[in-house]
Amino acid sequence: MATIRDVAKLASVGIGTVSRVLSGNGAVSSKTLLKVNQAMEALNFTPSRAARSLVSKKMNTIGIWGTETSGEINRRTLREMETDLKEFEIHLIFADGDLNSSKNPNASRESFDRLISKGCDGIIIWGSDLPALEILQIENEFPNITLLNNKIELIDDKCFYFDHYQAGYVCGQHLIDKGHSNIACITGWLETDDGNQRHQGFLSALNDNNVNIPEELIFEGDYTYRKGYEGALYLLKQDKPFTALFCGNDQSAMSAISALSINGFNIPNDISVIGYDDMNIARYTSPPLTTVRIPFNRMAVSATRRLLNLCYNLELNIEYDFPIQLIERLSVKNIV
Amino acid sequence: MATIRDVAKLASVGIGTVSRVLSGNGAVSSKTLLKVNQAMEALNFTPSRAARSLVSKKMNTIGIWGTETSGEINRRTLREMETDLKEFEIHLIFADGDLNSSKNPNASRESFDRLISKGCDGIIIWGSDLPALEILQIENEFPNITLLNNKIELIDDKCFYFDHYQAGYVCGQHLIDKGHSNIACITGWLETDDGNQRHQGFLSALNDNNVNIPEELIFEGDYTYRKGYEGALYLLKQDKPFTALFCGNDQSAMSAISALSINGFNIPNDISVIGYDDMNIARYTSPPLTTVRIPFNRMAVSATRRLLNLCYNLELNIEYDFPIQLIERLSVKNIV
DNA sequence: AACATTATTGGAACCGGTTCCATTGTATGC
DNA sequence: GCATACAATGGAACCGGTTCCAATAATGTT
Repeated sequence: MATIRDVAKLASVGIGTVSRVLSGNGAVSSKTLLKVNQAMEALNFTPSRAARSLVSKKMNTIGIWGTETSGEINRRTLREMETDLKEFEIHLIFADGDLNSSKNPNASRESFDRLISKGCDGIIIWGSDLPALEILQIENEFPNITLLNNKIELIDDKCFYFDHYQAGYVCGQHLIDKGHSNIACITGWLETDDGNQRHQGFLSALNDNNVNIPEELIFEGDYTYRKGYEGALYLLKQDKPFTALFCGNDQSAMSAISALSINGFNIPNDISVIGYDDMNIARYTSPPLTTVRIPFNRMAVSATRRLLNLCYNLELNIEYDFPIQLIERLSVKNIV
Repeated sequence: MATIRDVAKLASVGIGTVSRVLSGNGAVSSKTLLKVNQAMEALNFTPSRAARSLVSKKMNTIGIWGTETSGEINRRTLREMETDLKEFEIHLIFADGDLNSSKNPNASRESFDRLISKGCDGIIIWGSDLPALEILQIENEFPNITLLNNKIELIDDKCFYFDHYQAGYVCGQHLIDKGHSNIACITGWLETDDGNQRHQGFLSALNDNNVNIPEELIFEGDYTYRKGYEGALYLLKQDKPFTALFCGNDQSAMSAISALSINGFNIPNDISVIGYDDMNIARYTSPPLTTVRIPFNRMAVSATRRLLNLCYNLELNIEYDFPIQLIERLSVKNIV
């Protein structure tokens, strides 16, 4: 592998000159520029990442921490971030694993440091697994973080999130608009902020419309297929008829639909179902799923770019507003 | 960030000694060892990845090239690889993008080189997008590659793949064993090797049992939900009744089931459906999906470890045999 | 033509590890 | 007690870039 000194020798210039050509700043005469470029071409020269990192103290790598990557939505989002980072020649690595606040709460700050030194210039913290206080502490000592799907007032410019409350409200309102008043619900994962908020928003919509939802028709899920399925079975057993079901995400909506179908209920004639996320498959389920679409990708890219700005003194454009959108398909029936 | 020289000074030893402690090879007296360890602890020392890479000429990073990473199966697999690599402190990056043989066939070798120098010690080539000849050329100049889901005789020890033919055969045989003889099929993506092979295996099973499948009942899909849906509609229009349907993967099976259901067919009473992959949701569809489970994760980990052996002179255990498994659920009905 | 400015250029020093050789200390054999 | 072998140690040189300053060339000014 050719080095900068090889190039300098071949082009009969000093290494400083080659470096200037590489970086593009510093004056270089057009004659010299040509010579150097030819030499680089001839030697098939590529600068060493390691050498650059050593002096710049930048690893050109950012980490992502805290999320499940098994769900389709998150996968799609990750993919988008990866694609976006390619342009900047920044690598994305999964930084979780060591850092497990639930196992050893005191160790998390330390392990965060270790994580950084292991090779990330910055970290995207996805979700709200870490307590806000702890995140603030981290941010104080290590400012190169952004938060995805989490909101902390004091560092709002580093936070990228949706108004899940509003989205939940929209779902509830939609069911009511369609004439439903006996409504059940399989919540998302209530230990996460977003799961909680979409649930609160949903409840508020019912409340604002004087629709009552009995305790028995609220099943606490966790976004998984499994809980969606179990939740539907549970709700059926409560002996409290309902005509509509709000699910915390599409995954649980789909498995809930399966459970209901298997038990002889027709969707949407007997029970309407509304999901949340707009997965790829949502338009191909039977019936096609009414749901709420969330521009996760745009949000994730903004979180990523904000981090790049922080880490590498760039000034990429970012956005903070991510409006959600109700997607009406056929799983909710109008019964007015 | 503390350096090795800081540690050496604090421990009153030479930098060589610290280095010896770090690497663990070279004699160090127990007294010295203790001193050095204490100093490292006190300074919260972590060796610099960049400096190490510079001298070792290893980036401790491997790349993965050539696959879609948006599907659930592939993502699950990637996740598994990342987890496995964590132990060895190796990063996994997505190396595709530049390298696009279809766009610019001549450039692919060159860009492969550039890719390597950009920071991968080795590359996992996933799938069969690149012609075998080209892969052999690459392998010749740059031996640090392994192939995932692709088979090239000459470098069989670097190839990790399933017998998709056999798996397809098992699916076909299963439908026949259950008494079906009017069978339709929505193929996988026939431009890929594995899509093609599972289809051939399926056809052979029918053939070996003297079951005929008319051209009209073979719909060429591409693994997407969309084609599964369209395929089912297409098959229904052919006016050739069938009692069983084999789909190239679970995704298309699921959307095909939706399309069939929406058109009034009950699964499995009217039409049996068998999928391929065993996605997470397969057990929660309605009805739960009979499918073929493929130990993708184990295969991927072996491909990864084989690459580690190549890149870093390790001797990790690897396996080459990955038996597939028929998962019987409720979407195939016995009609004998 | 003499001098002041500014544009180019070369290369030493440095980043933080590893490698390797020279040196010192310690144990063993006779 | 002395030679020999080997364990333990220190540190210069190096990996391949970037930074920065001194040196030189080119250009403008009077």
